[in-house]
Amino acid sequence: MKISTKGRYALRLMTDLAIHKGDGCISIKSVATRQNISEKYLEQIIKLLAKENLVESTRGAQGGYKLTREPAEYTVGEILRVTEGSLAPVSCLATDENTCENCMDCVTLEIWQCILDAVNNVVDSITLQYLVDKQKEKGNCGCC
Amino acid sequence: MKISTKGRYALRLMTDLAIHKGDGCISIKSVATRQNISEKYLEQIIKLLAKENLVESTRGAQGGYKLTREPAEYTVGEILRVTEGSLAPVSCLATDENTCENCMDCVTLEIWQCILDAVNNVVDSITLQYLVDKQKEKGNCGCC
DNA sequence: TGAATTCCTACTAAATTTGTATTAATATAT
DNA sequence: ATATATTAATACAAATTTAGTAGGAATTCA
Repeated sequence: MKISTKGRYALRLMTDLAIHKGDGCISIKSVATRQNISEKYLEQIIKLLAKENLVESTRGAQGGYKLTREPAEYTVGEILRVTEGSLAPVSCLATDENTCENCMDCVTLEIWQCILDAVNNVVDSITLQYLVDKQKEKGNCGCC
Repeated sequence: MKISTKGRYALRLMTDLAIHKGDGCISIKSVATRQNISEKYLEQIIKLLAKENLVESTRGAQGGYKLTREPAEYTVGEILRVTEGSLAPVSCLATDENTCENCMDCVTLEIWQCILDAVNNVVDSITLQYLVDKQKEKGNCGCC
């Protein structure tokens, strides 16, 4: 039941972009340096976010990335889902074509559905802006 | 954020033991056959449950396992935690010595804590007896 | 043109998951 | 006693996922 580095790094990445959003385009290299995360790995992660239009990119010198919306308009949930995939505890529930047919009558499926709902409920109620605000007063240990 | 086969099999295993609890000792072999799960793998899983006294074992011919309590006295949560380990989404929160010191001031830690609380809240509110009741009317697809 | 940057593809090392295999120990039934 | 059924313990291994690395092509700016 773990969130992988992909999702955790994505949160730090997005928070970093939000904090520096006045500075024009922000290069992955600068984020990697500030956050002490592998540049090449961050490239792969931000590609996922760019594909879903959570960030926009500008190529070439002085290029980089920036948010496409205000920090208050992102939820932690959507950032995690884009990078981690569905937060469902079983793959049956992971697709959008709700519920695999075999499982429709499955006892445990309802447990997994309740877990998924509970998790989504938590992460969808927290905005990126909240992370920014907390980040400014607290910081991030980098380990979680 | 997946529950592995270990936890899912453990739930089916415990439900199977509960359903057959009138029949004395139940061998892993018979559970493996009914549930169509590898016998040797189930052995490893039930060892975890035995170590924590969720089941008791009898060796030798006619031996096997049985529940140490009534099905209503187990929660899905404890079965999952014994087999999966902590349901925490990050390892910082997985140990009992609450919260690694580095993370005490960490922004994201509170998100992970909220997820953990939400998940535990769901799984601790469902008993094994509930699974047994539902199983009898519905069944289990085996895929989740 | 040269430097900085994203974009794309492929590769790889480590960890975890999901089992198998083997053998020993123990208990029961005949 | 012996054969059989079972758990117990340990080691091994294949498959999958995670967490990166590496290299270069395409693009843009100065």
